[in-house]
Formats: sequence, structure tokens, C-alpha cells
Amino acid sequence: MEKKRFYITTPIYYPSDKLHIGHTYCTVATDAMARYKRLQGYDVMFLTGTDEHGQKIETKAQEAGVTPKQFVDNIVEGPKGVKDLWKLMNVSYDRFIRTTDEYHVESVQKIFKKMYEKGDIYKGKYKGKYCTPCESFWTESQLKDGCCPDCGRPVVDAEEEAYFFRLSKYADRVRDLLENTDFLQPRSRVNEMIHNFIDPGLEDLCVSRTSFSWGIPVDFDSKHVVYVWLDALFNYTTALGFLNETYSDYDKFWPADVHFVGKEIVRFHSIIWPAMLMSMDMPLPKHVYGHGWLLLDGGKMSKSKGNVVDPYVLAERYSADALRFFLLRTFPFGTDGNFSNELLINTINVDLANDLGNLLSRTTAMADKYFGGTLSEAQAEGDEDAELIAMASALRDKYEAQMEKYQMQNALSEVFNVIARANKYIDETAPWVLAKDEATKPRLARVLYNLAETLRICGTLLLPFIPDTCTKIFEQIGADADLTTWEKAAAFGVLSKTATLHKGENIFPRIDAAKEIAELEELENAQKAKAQAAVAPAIEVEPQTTEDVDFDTFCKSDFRAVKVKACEAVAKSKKLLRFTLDDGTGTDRQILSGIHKWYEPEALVGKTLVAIVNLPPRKMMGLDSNGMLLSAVHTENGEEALNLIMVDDKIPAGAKLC
RNA sequence: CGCGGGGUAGAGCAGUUGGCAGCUCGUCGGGCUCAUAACCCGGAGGUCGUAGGUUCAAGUCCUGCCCCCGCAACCA
Repeated sequence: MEKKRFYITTPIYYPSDKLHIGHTYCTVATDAMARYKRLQGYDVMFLTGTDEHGQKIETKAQEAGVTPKQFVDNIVEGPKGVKDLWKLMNVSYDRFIRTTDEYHVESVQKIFKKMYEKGDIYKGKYKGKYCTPCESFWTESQLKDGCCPDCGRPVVDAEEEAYFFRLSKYADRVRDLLENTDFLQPRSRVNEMIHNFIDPGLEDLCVSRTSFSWGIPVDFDSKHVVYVWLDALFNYTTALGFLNETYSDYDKFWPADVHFVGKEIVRFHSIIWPAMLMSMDMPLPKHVYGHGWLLLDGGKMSKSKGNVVDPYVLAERYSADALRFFLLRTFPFGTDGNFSNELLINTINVDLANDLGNLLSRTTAMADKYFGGTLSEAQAEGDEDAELIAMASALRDKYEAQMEKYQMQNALSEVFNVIARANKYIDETAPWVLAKDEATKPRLARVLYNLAETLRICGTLLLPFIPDTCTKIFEQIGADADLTTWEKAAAFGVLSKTATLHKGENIFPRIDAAKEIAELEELENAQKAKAQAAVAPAIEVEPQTTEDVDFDTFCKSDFRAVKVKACEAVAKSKKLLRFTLDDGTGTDRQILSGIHKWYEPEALVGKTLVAIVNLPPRKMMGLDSNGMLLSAVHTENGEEALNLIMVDDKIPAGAKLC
């Protein structure tokens, strides 16, 4: 009989920086599922990889003075890069795709053409904001205070030619998919997608760009490169050999059983991806699972906050198994979880050292001490056995039920219930008492045998999570590979009655929590300081513009002194302050300015400021802003700093500056 | 009224279809000595954000309000 198949994927990560604990979380979860399915006897394909095109990488490479390819090569293949991290974390991927791989490029070009020929991709105009000096397009939301986020200068409305995908055409089918099937999990993510994106109406999607060149060229229109959606999403199929000759597993593994993705890209996987597949008349993946985030201090991790956790450091310090286990045992997969060093060390100590490690240790130590390692053939059952055996025997099915729902933390919880029960069993049977009398030796042998069996079953079910450790456990309890299969995990009593156990090294030594936490903090601080020192000169100012502005143009700008009559924070906005200004005309002028980060509104009332008053009005958070307040900006230790231009209060409102 | 998630013991979290409020750590007391100062037993500690409503019965369903977090075209 042919084996059942299982195809599972992680997202392809964007290698513009080193990966952090969040990427590790997702990948380790996927790895555990893949290993679990292999344990069950499935023919598994586990795919991961990197999404290597786009403007950000082009820019980063430029800054580093290397080609984009060299840049990503270093992050992906280089020391302590993506592949190194997965090796360290014991990630058992079957295939690793890079979107710069030749075969992927070739496939994507064919896909693009197919969709174009079908009429689902058409040429149109991409309207956006254009910064002339930077030659860059920006969307409304990318703008900083209405100006170019790169250089801070004003932008103009502009259009560029682009190809669009008819996403709107598939809106109804996608809605049906989300609302009436279990395609997207957990279910709570469905509402968000429907209310935020489907209900307001899906717009056609821009799938090409001309504003940067680091991407897959559209082969029939060479000034365009394929934009991220089409390039990245189809990796799940090109890596199987869809429209290329490099691989030939497409028929075997597509459609995928599940894509594990972070909640921030659920949208692309649950709306855009199915729509594109529909366009291609391809089968849809069976499930998309949007997992939660690891939060730090209740907020999300980010480079700018300097609170990114380095998985490399943690895995090297505590072992990959410990880190893998912690991530999957502690946090419910579907929702956000709070990461902390305390929690990590606590979990290692309690579950792995005290409960599992110690159980193994006391079991093998007693076998050594009382039997010289090899249990006696003569064994006697007792009243205490029934409950332990019942629990251990029922464990596999309970575990399976949770794993099938991707509830890995619950599956682990079931395993550790049994481990706790086994520790209690030792207390109940008191083997050290049995050892004192030759007459109770058969009973003692049975007790240790039951413990070994429990360890064998638990160890088997822990294989997807802590593979290296399980091997050590099996070795210490004398369980051969043929006893650690999925089938044997539901059978109690398969180990030889005269199995030979031996005490080895502690599989998880206890950690001195206080000391470790202090050391970790020190490490993190050192890293933070180093990072800051490296990137940020103390004071940095914008380079001067070399381009001339003609006198007439300059004169058109009408700068005036204005007095702040009132100033308040705009509700629901973090940045915006709303100014009511006296500009000398007798009518109040309202200007909105994104400077709440630097100024409290009360402090500004009564000040005399400078504003340009003949900018066209602009809506921000639903309010009109008529002009712009002038500030001096610079960068200080990597932080953006801003000072409003305040002038002498004796200058009357409305005075013209020239 | 942009959208979504959350507010349950000192901390961190579980709580399917409404039916005596649970887990881990911490804390207090006891037991054991095989074991990694580990293990086992017991206690204290919660008006389940708040105000109403439905019901024989609500953490669980409905309504209002308060607070936190995230998202709003590319940071898992």
C-alpha cells in the first residue's frame, strides 16, 4: 500500500536581517508537525525557504556595498545565517527554496504569462505618491507626515505603469471559502479577513513594479519586475516542480495539507493566494493556520525597540531541544504569547529537569543499584499499577487528537500529565522499601519495568519535539528503535522483561535561574549597546540637496509667524497634535502635525511658531490640515529628534518671513 | 461609531455545546530519601474588567461602559 502523504510549509522568510525568535517559533512548530506525521508513517514534504527580492533588500545591499545576491547569500548561507540556524535548531526540512533559485524564476515568469494570457493580469496605472529626488513611489500610508519617508521632502501625485491581478473577480469565491469551510484556522481569524478586506470590496492587486529592479523580470515586458505576491506565494508550488524541471513532486504533494503562517500574513495566504490559484485553475491548499506572535513585555518585538531575542544565543546556551520544547509547550499556537527569559528557564527546570529528567534519572539509578541494570524475569504486579498503565496506554490517542488540531501545547500537556503520574507512582510504590527484602524483589522489578515502559511511550511521543533527547532516553532505558514507533506508543508492555537500563548523564541539568537571568540580561544589554554604537553616530543631519531651486519657485512658499491659541492631541492617534493658530488673518487656522512624540500639547500654547500657509489642505485622521509647521530635524544616537522652530514672541501673528 | 484580539488567585495562562472555578510558578505546612536540594501530599489565596439583562443555573449567551494590545499593502 502506498503511504499517505503530508505536505506542510513555513512562510518563506525575508532575509533583510538576521532571523529572530519569532521566525524560529514558526519553523520549529512546523518541524514538530512534520516529524509527528513522519512518526505516524506519512510520506512527508516539509518546505521552508527565503523570499529574497524587493526594494528593501536592494537598498540594504546598496548600503552594505554589495550586490543584492551577495547580500542575501550571506544572510541565507553565511555563518550564523538562516540555514545555520535551522541546522542548530534541528529543523528537518526536506527542501529549502530561495526565490532567487533559477527554477523558481523560470516558473514564476511562466505563471505570470499564463495569468496575463487568461486576462487575469492586465496592464494599468498605479497611482501613488512620487518623490522625484529619490525616484521612488510611495503609498499614502507609507508617507511620513505627508512627505517621503526616505528623505522627508514633499511628494507629488504620479502614476506608473503596472500590471494588475484581477483579485476582485474572485472575491465571492474567496468569501465562500473563508466563511463556509475550515480553510482558515483558527476560526477567529476569519472575521478579521471578512470585515477588513472582503466586506469593503477587494481591489485589484498590483503585481509588477518598475521602480526597482531587484526582482524577477516580466519576460515579455522587460522594464517590469514581478512584485512580491506572485513571486513569493507560488514558491509553495514551484518548489515541487510546478512549471519547471528541477523537481517533480507536484502531482504527488500538491495541494498542501497546511501552510503555517504568522498572523500578519494571514491576509495574503487566505485571500490573495487562493484567488491566484483559482485563476490558475489549481487546487487550493487544505488549510492555512495563522499562529500568534511572541510578545516581549506585552508589545511586539522590533528592531527599533531593541528587544529582539536571539534564538542562536538561547539554543547554544540551553540546547536546541530545550528551546524547541519551551516554544511549543508554553504558548498556545493560535494566540499571542509573552516571551521572557524567566519563563524559558522556569519551563526548562520544571518540565524537563524536575519532571522528565528526574524521572529518567531515578528510574535508571534504581535499576542500576538494585539489579545491576538488568531487570529480573520474575515480576509481580500490584494494585498501584492499573492507573499508571491505563494513563500511559491511553496517551497516544489523546495526544493525537490535540496534534491533529495543531494544539501542540495541549499534546505536550497530556504527555506531562503521564510523566507526573509516574513520579507519583514511585512515591506510592516506594521501591527503596521493596529493595530491602529479597521477597519483594519481583515486585520491585515490575515497578521499574512499568516506569521504563512509561518512559518509552512518553519518549516516543516527544520525538517530534525534542528528538535528540529522546534518543538519549531510549538508550538509557534500553529501548531499540523498533520499540519506539507510533504503533508501539499505544501498547504497554512491549519492552523486554529483562531490559537493561543504565544511568547516563542528566539529560537536562537544572539551571540556576537567578544567575542565568542576570547573565542573559547582561548579554542583551551588551548586544543592544553594540548595535547602537555600530549604526548610530551621535549626531547626524540630512545631507544637503545639490539640486537648485529657482528663485520664483522659492518665493511662492508663504511662510508666516503664527501664535498657538490652542493645541490638543488628536483622539486615537499616537502622533498627531491639532493646532488652532492665529495667523493674523482674523480667522483661526487649523494645522495637524505629527509631533506628539516630542511635545505635549499644553506646553505649546502661546508659543510663536513658523508655518507655511499656502500648502493645499490635507486630511489627516479625518481632520483638515491647512499648512505645515516648520521644525528642525536631526538624528541623535539613531533616534529621530525634532525641534519646532520657535521665534521671538514679540513678532506679531501673520508676519511674513522672507 | 475603521477592523480584530484580550481583561479569570501575587505572576503567567486553561476554561468545548451555560451546570459545584482549574493548571504551572510562587507562598505556607507536612511526607519521603530512589533521584538533578529533585519527588509526593495538604492548606491559604479569585465578587472570572465594570454595569445591567436572559435563565432554575453565566467566566461561558445578550446590551452598554472602562482599560490594554495588535492591524489598516509587504517586520515570523
